[in-house]
Amino acid sequence: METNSRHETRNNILAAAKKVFIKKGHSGARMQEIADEAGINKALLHYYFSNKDTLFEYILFDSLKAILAQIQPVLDSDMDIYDMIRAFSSTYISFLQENSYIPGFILHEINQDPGKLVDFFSRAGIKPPVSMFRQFARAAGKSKAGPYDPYQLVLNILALCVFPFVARPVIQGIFQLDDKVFDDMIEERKHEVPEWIINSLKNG
Amino acid sequence: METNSRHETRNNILAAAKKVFIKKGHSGARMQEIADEAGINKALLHYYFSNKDTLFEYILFDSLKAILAQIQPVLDSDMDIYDMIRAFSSTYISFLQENSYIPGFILHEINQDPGKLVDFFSRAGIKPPVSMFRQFARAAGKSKAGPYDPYQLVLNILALCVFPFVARPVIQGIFQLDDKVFDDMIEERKHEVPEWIINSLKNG
DNA sequence: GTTTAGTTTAACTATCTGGTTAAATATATA
DNA sequence: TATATATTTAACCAGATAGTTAAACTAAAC
Repeated sequence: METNSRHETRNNILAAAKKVFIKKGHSGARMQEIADEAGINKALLHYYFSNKDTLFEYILFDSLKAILAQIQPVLDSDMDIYDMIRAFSSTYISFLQENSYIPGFILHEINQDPGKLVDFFSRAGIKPPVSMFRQFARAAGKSKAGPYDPYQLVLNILALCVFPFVARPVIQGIFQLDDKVFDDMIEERKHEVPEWIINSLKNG
Repeated sequence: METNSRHETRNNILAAAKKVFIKKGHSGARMQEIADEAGINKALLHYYFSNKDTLFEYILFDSLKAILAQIQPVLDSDMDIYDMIRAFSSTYISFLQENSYIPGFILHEINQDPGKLVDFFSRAGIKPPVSMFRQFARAAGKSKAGPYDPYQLVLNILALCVFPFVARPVIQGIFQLDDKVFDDMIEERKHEVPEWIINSLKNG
């Protein structure tokens, strides 16, 4: 038997829970599997986290925080819109390469229960980054874009960055692409996505 | 008590199962809920479909078939690449408007078990539409596109068409957009998506 | 009106799963 | 060494869930 500090064990559990919840989702995850993944038993797991929902909410909110944290710094900078799009795409895709399952996890769980997103913004003390997007939108409006709804623009950037990760197995299965080829495609997208977006802006 | 033909009841069950599975996913769906939705009882449900997995697979394969069926006719036509992109986007988004939850369902379930996609292509007697995409790819290659990897092109078109549907509640929650505004955005995308793509092709 | 096909009722089984408990055991710290 | 903390063991409970069964019932077809 190995004894660790409360802190270590707690983190150990959180890491295991993150892995299992993100892969299997709330309804697919099993407390026993989380305990196994953490290398402990169910009794100890429940000693640290009294129930599944509490643990789940922690992981979901944590994932949301992580994903929003990636957006903030780019939008806080004073780059022009083109450089902003370039910086965002590259940063975001890099983050997703290290956290491939997070987007699918969040999209699925918020689809199951959109109220959780409201809870997140209220309980976690985080506000919807509306102003942040407004800032982006204003910059987009000032560009040579012509009539390009700024919300559509942001949606397009997100779509091009995120979709390959949520659709990966489907795309690979249909296109018959192996892992390496797909990884290379994603790597390329770090600089291609912003260029596609910028090109589509120019002739709007 | 109402008595119907085997055929009617079977279809009734399939419609109910589709609704429940697509909304809740395999692990979230309950046979009792499907029975309720169909207005019958569990005994009769199991009389028609002996177990959950059989029923689930039917719905999943059916959804995959429906989604692939939307692509085929466009690619079978003899339009040039630009018109093909226009026709595809419009057709596909219209289909998704009527079947909003299908993409999220498929992406989530295939992520859970990519083997199901292999099963689909082999057991359902359907081949991966590789040639179909090759055809599309060849057309893209012949355009003024410059160095635009055809797989990236198809991935981009799919991303711009599908992503708004899988990310809807997240996007609405973050952007604080109400249903009508979001519906209007999607409606616009039927003609905007192809123009964005074509602009990005022309300015390559 | 008898038969047949479709449906319900209601009870039941087995298994899974989240969660609990109390006592035993190991490790670190004082 | 004594004590506090961390962890395991192993049994257990309660509720949910997939799936079964046999008998009763209803409506349509013959």
